[in-house]
Amino acid sequence: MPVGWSTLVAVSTARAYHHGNLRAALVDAGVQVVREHGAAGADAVALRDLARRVGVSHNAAYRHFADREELLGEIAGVGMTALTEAIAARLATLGEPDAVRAARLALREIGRGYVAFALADAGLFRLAFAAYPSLAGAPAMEPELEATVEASPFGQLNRALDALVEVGYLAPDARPGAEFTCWSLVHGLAMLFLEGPLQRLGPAERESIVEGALAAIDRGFGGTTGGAWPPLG
Amino acid sequence: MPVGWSTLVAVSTARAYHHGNLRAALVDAGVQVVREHGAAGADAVALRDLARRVGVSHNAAYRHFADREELLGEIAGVGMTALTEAIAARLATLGEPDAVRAARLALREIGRGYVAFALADAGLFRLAFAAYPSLAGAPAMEPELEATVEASPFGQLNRALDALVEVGYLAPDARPGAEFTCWSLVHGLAMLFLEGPLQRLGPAERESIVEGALAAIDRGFGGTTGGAWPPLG
DNA sequence: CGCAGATGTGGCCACTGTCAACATGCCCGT
DNA sequence: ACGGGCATGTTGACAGTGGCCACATCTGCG
Repeated sequence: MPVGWSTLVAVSTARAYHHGNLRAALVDAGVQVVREHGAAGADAVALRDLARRVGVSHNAAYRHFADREELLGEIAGVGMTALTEAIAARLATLGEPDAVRAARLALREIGRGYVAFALADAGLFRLAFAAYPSLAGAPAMEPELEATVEASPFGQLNRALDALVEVGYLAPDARPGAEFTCWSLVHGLAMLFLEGPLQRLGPAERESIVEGALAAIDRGFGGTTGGAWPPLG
Repeated sequence: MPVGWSTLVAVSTARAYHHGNLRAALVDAGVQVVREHGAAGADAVALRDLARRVGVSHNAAYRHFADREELLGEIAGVGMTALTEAIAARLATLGEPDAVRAARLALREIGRGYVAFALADAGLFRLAFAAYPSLAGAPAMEPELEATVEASPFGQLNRALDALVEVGYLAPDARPGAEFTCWSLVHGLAMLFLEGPLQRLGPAERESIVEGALAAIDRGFGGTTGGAWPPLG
């Protein structure tokens, strides 16, 4: 390499990677690649390609990641937090005074946000779940894992369901297990839209299906306390 | 290659593939590979490996499949019919005299069969849906596609829901869209068990979750006609 | 100032999908 | 009956990949 090469890189990418940002740069590039290739974007991320994009020779990545899967896991983490934040952003804009309606709207909004993110960021969404297996390697890291779950769509969902009970909309004895039912429903919707036979549906049809499913949840999925409440509209 | 080589192959593998069974043999081998590697088995199927197993040189497959994806699509088809048959087999053993209970049990059994197959045959199940995109190439083959849908888990589900309406258990105005809600629910369960954060659950916990979700469906998912019916037990 | 450890490089291997050119054997029309 | 045509299978090559190895280089610390 001629003189000035590393300087050029340093200038164009803010400090030479020798300073420690190679790992982050690779993950960033990976996220970008996954996003470029819509669904099934995970298969499109190649270690060597990422290294090329970052301006580093192949093999350099092996100083920061054990193997390709570890890098994918990191990207998946980015995707998961992105999903969480997308849902949180939606929840933040709700602002409903009535407590019962607020809790019901929150649950619905989580579902909407979940599916919307899956459709908008298909690659990241699928990777976020496909790469979770790698996280299943460590058996006994209870505390940290607990925190991870708390700050995840699953945590948001659990809090919303608890709120529904507190507010008196959801019967306490219908609460256990409701999180899995709700989660499965929206996750199934997302997956069927992304890779199932439902992927050719138009936006309007998709929205209709999503709203129908979310209405079913609100209507008495886990068993509401009664029929005293009108539909959300 | 010395003389006798092709003869040997012909003898050892039951008639030379020149006779037209190469395509089927490749698909069979592919199914086996997918089954060997539990989940994510689709990534494990390599054209060259399959050719090797079948005892044929690489590239021979290109006389029967345009590319790897087409072969995967064929394997996916096998998986989809296997799923359909697994569900049908469960439905056949039901034999409930009461019409209402029969319809409700059928719906529940479809859900059970769906999830059970996904867990038992993870590779085939995931491939069956992951490779559906390839099927999305032809836009206007309406009649044949209709038949395909009819003879699929989706068709079975639709018939079960129609039966629930006929029998008076499900309100007719709650019928539209119910198929998507039900399907999403079981599909979501399957996917979360297979590749989501729920994959480390034990069989007992899984079954509990599945039964809870299916009970929620029976209890009034799409809106039953009333609370006159006791739980299935 | 100099050395050790972190970081990045180049070469190599096995493997894959895919294309192009070549060989082989079966079937059908004359 | 036979010979050519065509489907089928083979060989070889190319570009790409993940993953190891031994080597170079830079950095920070004693």
